[in-house]
Amino acid sequence: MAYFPSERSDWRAIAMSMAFGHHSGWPRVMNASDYMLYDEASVACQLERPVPLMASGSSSSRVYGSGMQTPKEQGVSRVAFRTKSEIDILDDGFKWRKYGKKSVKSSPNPRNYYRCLTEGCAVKKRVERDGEDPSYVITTYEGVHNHHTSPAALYLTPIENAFGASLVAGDV
DNA sequence: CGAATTTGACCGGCGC
DNA sequence: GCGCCGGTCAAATTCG
Repeated sequence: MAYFPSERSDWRAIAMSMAFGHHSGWPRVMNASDYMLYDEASVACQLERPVPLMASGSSSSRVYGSGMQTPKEQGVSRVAFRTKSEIDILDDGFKWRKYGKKSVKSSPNPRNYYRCLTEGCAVKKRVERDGEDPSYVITTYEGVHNHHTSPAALYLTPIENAFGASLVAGDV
């Protein structure tokens, strides 16, 4: 499995699959490695249970958990991953509104809460910096967007659309 | 001047 | 039943 050095696109590839669940794809640069990451992250979503690290060691970003944990969370997929990044607000193509900030016991750093701005879309995400390694940002997506479109989805290339379609069809 | 963020209050679940 | 803990609300404030 190949991984690529661009932490930025790494983030985006995963964020997109997390955010969309089965829909669409990232509109800008996607190289071969992006596809791999996208694919694995999508699989992680579909498994709906904790998954092993998508990469050992060499990736700057890794999925370290996903799932429907408790009965009351059934139907809500949740995925967390870490990305090495100096900036906290990574642009994954959606519009988010911040609605809360909280310090949590497990980390010295505050956790930020965001909700998707698209009407009727209940997707939420949390962003916090890794307490053990502040050069990493931990993002958790909860839920799947009920809309295919992000502002950026207009710029999908045909091959990316095709890839998105296969995800919709569920045969990743 | 409308929209987004900030920030403490509020609240519900869970463990003791 | 109480208090801690994490998540959300909403008024005030800042931003564009």
